[in-house]
Amino acid sequence: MKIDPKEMEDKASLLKLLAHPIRLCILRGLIRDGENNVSFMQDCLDVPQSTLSQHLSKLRLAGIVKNERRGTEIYYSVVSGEVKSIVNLLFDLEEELN
Amino acid sequence: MKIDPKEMEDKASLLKLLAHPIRLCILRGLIRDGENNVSFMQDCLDVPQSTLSQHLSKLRLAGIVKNERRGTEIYYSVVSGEVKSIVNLLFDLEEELN
DNA sequence: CTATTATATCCGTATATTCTAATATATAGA
DNA sequence: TCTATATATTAGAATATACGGATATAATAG
Repeated sequence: MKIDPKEMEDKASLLKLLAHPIRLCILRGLIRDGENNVSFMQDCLDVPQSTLSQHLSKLRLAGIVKNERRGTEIYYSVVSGEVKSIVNLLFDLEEELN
Repeated sequence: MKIDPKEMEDKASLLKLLAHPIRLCILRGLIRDGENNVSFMQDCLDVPQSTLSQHLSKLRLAGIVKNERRGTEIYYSVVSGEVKSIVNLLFDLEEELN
């Protein structure tokens, strides 16, 4: 019930990470598909490789996604349940899954 | 189901407005209390008047909150159902209301 | 070992955001 | 009208964020 300044900071930081069109698109795709590799996202998003990689890096450092190398490619997936909930809510994914 | 760039931009902009500790705190208080006036929020948040006012202005311009003058004071409340959902989800307000 | 493909990191610049102090506006009361 | 209180707006400086090009690393094929 109480307002904990640190909790506010944390929640705001989390939202800040989601609050970018490219990152939001990455996350939405990962949640829908379960996982994706970087090349696929690159084709899908049409942004420079460096830009995409930097956004993935932010999400990874924050613990929102994890990655796993398979041979030459690296696959990303979302680990944060909280983030999944927020993104699903934002895009009404539950409804569309019917 | 499709990825609409404009929708991504819009959703990211919405999240960006929530992604600040002061604004998040404002919104959480408004959702919990129904409405609050600026002086109350100021005492509650302990930030300079100008800073608070600028954050309120952002939320107002985005249509997330509305305000209503009563005499010398101005009361704010949240009008966006989407924002209510996100903030509730973030802070698990449903559970705490038991 | 070399070449190729996939991905990450570094660096400088451009842009956006936030803050503070100062000033402006609106209302109510004496 | 003058004053006090509540709130909003403006302007500039400080800070944070995003971007793209160049370069680095990792893995695989030949």
